[in-house]
Amino acid sequence: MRPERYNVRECEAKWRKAWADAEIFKTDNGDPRPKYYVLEMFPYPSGRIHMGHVRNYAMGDVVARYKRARGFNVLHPMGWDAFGMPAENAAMQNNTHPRTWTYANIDAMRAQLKAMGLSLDWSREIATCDPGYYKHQQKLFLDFLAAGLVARKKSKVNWDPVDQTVLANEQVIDGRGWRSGAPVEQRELTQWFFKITDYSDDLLSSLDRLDRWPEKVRLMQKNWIGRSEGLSIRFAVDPATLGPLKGEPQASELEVYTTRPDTLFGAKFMAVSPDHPLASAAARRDPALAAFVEECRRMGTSVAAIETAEKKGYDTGLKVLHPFDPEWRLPVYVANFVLMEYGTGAIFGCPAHDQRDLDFVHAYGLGVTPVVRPPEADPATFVIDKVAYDGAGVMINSRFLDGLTVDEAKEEVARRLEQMTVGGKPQARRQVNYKLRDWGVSRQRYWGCPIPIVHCWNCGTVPVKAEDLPVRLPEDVSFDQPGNPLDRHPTWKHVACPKCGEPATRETDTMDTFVDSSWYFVRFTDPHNASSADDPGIADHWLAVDQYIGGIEHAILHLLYSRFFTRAMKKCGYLNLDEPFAGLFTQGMVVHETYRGADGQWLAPSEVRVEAEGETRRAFALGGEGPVEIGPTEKMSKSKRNTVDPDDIISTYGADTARWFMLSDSPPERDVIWTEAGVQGAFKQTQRLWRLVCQIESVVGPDRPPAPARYGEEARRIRTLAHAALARIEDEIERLRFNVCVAAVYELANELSAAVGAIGEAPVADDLRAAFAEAGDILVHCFAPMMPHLAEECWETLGHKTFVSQSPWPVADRGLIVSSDVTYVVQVNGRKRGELRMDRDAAQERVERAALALDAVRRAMDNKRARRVIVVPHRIVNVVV
RNA sequence: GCGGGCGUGGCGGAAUUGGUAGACGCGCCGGAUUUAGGUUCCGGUGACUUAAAGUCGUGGGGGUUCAAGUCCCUCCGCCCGCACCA
Repeated sequence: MRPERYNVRECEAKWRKAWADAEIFKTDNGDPRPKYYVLEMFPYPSGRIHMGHVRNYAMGDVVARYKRARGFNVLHPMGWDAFGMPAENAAMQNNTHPRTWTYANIDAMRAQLKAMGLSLDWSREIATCDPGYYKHQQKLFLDFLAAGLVARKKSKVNWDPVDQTVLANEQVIDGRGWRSGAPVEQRELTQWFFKITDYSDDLLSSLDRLDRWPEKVRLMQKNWIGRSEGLSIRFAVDPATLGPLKGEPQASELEVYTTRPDTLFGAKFMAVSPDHPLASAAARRDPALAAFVEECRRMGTSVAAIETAEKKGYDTGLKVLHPFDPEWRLPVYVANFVLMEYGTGAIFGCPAHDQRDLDFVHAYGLGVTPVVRPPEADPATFVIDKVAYDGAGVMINSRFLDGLTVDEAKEEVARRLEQMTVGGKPQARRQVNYKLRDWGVSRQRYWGCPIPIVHCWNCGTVPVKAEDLPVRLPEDVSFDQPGNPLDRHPTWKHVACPKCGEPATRETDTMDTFVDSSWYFVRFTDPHNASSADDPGIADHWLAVDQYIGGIEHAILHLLYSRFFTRAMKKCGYLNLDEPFAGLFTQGMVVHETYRGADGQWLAPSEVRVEAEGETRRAFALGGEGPVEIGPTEKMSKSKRNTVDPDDIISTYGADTARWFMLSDSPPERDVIWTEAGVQGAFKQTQRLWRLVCQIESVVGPDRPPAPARYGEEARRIRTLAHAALARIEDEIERLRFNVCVAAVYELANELSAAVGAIGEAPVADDLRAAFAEAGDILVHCFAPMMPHLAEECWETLGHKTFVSQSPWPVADRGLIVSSDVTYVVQVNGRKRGELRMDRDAAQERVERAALALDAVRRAMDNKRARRVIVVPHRIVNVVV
């Protein structure tokens, strides 16, 4: 018989409606089964979903559907990261309100996601721009404030001149704003900060316990936090060199931070940052220094600027005393390579063992004295010339340190300096430093969560009362001029002080949108409240997220902020855990060829026809003339126009094909290349699977035979194939190796297809029918998490009245897979010469004899004696001659 | 510069974690069905010796081992992250 073609469009719509009507993906918090929380990073509602979303959500859905089948109470929610700049830009361009634009996008994208057939609990959908969401966030802000986790500080901040807002350090990429791409400027502003540095050590040390996170992400976070152990040393300034700075409090001593106190006898100079108070004080009396400081500030922070910048300094004329030699003076420079933000903003320079210091002394002729000799260096010839040595070794030229190792010398210097004093205080103390800075969250934007603070002339900064939350964004705003519409709104910011009742003004900054995404995974656990006050334990019940899936681009930003938030929420009594994401997976990008016409314009894949002639491929513009150049394969982007619209794919081939292809070709952590041929191939496979299931159904017949007591040989073989595939696919889904799952499904389908094809016209015995029925069920289960619509249609065809989406995962009979005989590979001197089928429990001796008796083995042994025979049970025999 | 990853057929990639290299898919070649194209089905497909039987083969070189894509050393190439962090 010839089965009908699987009608993708009708079937997919039918099953999606059936799932929705039966509400089978709705999650009940009270369900007693063990919980499993799968989450994919929620999207920004930009307008349309892209293929990256398809890949991300297809992966998450496989896990959700699989875990559901394995008997877990699965939470798999979706929401919208809905605040942000693009809504304001759209408002400016199209004269729409950001809210209107955002919600229209959400509606469009929700429809697209629904067309993918994802097993989401849509009843828990959230949008971060909903006052019902951000009122909790405002409460969190106030609780963090009360707990001492929020600070208001005046500081130098990264100012994005295009977006006209402040950016966090994490949001400055290569000296440019992460969104606008504009070179970031430094400005001094008063800002709200989350004190993420309170948790520097915890955030770092806990990384070790995140054993289900990619090593790469943990390393990136480790480097970002940037812990270093060192010594803070105070140097006394020689009063004779003070000159006009006499009496300046910041000029009597200079504190530096170093991780290399062992190199103190190699010191040649001191250097302070242009922003250091000492530099400022000296510059007030020295116009030339003031000009130098100004020049340093103008220097760019981009990669190119830093790489090409010369080490420059300005000699202040000040000198400090070497702690171990009262006669030894070190000159104090203001230097362009010293950062005020790290350590104390001042260093001592040891040129022999620090490349920057070496470059610096070469420019200013301050000399080089090596104090660490590498173990392999010849003492007679060892010198430092153009390359500093920063490795381990033995101390030289260092008086009482000579002969010690670097580590011993560090300890010795620390020990001595801790006991010495300068100005009545210990000269040095051990200190741990971090690169991590506090998280500045103030943004001078409208479309964000208002910071619930009132500024009062009498009372200072006053929190809005909890019962007055949320502080809502005003609706009547205009975007006809740059800047923050909240700031120039005629009435919104004028309120009575919550404390004294006098006229006061609201904080007009809104929160960084990364705050919104730092706790949304908590919000999903209970759609009715996010505070533990009403329903304690709900969040703790669901968290941590068992499997989180998203792009590597959030390795630091979102993932670090969320880890901080979880700790802060714990401190405030919301949660009782530290780590929000137990398992993390970062998936690769979707990439596509690029096309460029003769005029240099980018062409979209839909505007190009590609022809292959043997191994050469050529592209032509549709409806145009002239050659089209096929360019490199890159991340899908609007600018290169190499995007493919998921809607087009889904309407042409169906959601299952799109999902299947996204999962099939590449390992999930790697980039996947989108090709038309690949999608067509995936589509072909959906039809093949459908035909196979129809064939199986016709072999089994309408009445399923019960499982017989004994199976014949062929039936046993079929069962073994099915159970082996099932066991394999289980293991691979657990490891998120979806491409291997796909291959395993093909393998099983190929085998079953051959087996079905081998059946003639004669009636089929009951045991074989039973085996095929079982194998058919298993096959459908194996691809159901990936192609759920097709799986439902097949499930129904196989005579089931239930949803496969709700059916328990078949139990793989792993005993069945272990066959009674095994195949040994027989090698002579490590080269394969033959195969040997033996009983599973055959004694080693028998295996050895049988191997040596093989013709091919005897030929290869060439009449020599076997010197040794290695038998690895059930695997291999290696004859060594 | 520092840190990390990767390198397997024409292509995407498998390889029981030291035990048959190339599963599975794409592409290509041949055949069947078809008026034709498409679809579908069957067979082939790492290279070399035109067959048999072999030899070579996982970026290059070296090593450990009965046995190496897998472990070690070294060199080459590509990719990613960080950015003067004292």
